[in-house]
Amino acid sequence: MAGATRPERRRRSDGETRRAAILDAALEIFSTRGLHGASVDEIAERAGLSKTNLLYYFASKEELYVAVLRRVLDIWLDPLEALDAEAEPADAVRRYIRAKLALSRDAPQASRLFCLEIVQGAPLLRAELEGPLRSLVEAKAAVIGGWIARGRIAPVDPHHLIFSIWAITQHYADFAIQVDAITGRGLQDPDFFARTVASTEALILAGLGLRQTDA
Amino acid sequence: MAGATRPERRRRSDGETRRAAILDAALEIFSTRGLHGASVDEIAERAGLSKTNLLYYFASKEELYVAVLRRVLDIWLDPLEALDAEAEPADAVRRYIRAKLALSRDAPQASRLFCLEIVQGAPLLRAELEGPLRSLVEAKAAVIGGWIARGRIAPVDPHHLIFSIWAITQHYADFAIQVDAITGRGLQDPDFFARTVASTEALILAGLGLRQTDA
DNA sequence: GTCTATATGACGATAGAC
DNA sequence: GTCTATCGTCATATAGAC
Repeated sequence: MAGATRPERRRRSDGETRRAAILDAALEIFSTRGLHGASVDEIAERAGLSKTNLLYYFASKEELYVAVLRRVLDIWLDPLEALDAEAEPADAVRRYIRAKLALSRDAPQASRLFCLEIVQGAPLLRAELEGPLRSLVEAKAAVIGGWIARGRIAPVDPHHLIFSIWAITQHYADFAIQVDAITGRGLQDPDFFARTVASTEALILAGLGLRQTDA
Repeated sequence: MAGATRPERRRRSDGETRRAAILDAALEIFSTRGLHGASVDEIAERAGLSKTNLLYYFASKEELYVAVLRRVLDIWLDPLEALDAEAEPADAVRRYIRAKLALSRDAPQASRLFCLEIVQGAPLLRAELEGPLRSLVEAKAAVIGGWIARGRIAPVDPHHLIFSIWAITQHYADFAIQVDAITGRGLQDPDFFARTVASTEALILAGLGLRQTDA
């Protein structure tokens, strides 16, 4: 009875950490190879177990893919929910831009997998997009509309404003290879990150008719 | 000798139209399924011939993919080259935005295939990005820098400006599914297209410190 | 839970007749 | 140039021992 591992409960729930490791590895592979380009073998190797063993935790490649995608979607929706109607418009927008760029820096693979899925038509996410995401965007578009009505910002199209912020901030994750090929740098570089935040804030705030304190 | 088809020259070079049809079909399939998700069978069917017959024109799937990608890259690089140093900055930028958005409307699949390739790391395009594209961007960044030096526009970071324009304009092609899920519309809709052009121009020109005549 | 087979099917590519 | 038939490969998924 000495040092034997008790099957019922080791140092921590082993299954959970196993699953988490698989999900991490899967995100990495799926985001660079796509669903069809990725092989279960490769993901398993990256996660440090065998293919058959992986398929013990996730019954199929598609099931694993969906699990990864669901996780990514949660991460993705999060920052927008924080856009606050009560805050000063400039502050709220600035915070949102920073949060999105930080996400592009810290979770580029999640951004890329999301991008791949959307570009390919998102057969799996369609429902999520038309339901929760659409509702959330409508709510936030109304917030922006309220700012306009009260004369706090210039009369912009709220939807296009949101799309523009998404497009710019995600560009630095999704097209990181291209940005690097052209500038030799990326968001990992603190100086480049700061400049990107500043440029994006300046552009968007100018678009809202809110002058910057200057650069 | 009446209506028989002369093998040497029919109504038009048949091989060329065949190849073009294959390339069109391949763009369609590759841009929605990705390289690995697409099957030669599917492309052949879409192009109206058999799999073996397709492989008579293109020796392998990869060869076909590269041919499609090369075509896409040409389309993609084109509009930026037109950015004119001598023109009025506002006019030049407006023209560029319109050209890019028109491309997103008229060749969304090309944009999507390019996006897929870049997001996945562009092993094939790396050289093109670091060579011709980088040079082109440097040249155009210098044009923008010249405008700034002469006090024609606000002092923005030329690279980030270019990236922002790319990001916004391509977003409407690459994330068309998402845009549609949220707004129920897309660039095909003339009214939506016009609004998108107006919003994007207003945003970018404001960022350059160039006031609009209003909307 | 993890392993060693192995079943199964899809797909890229080739051979060879016409 | 186009067809039919087929080969070979790879990868998902399962069976069953430990």
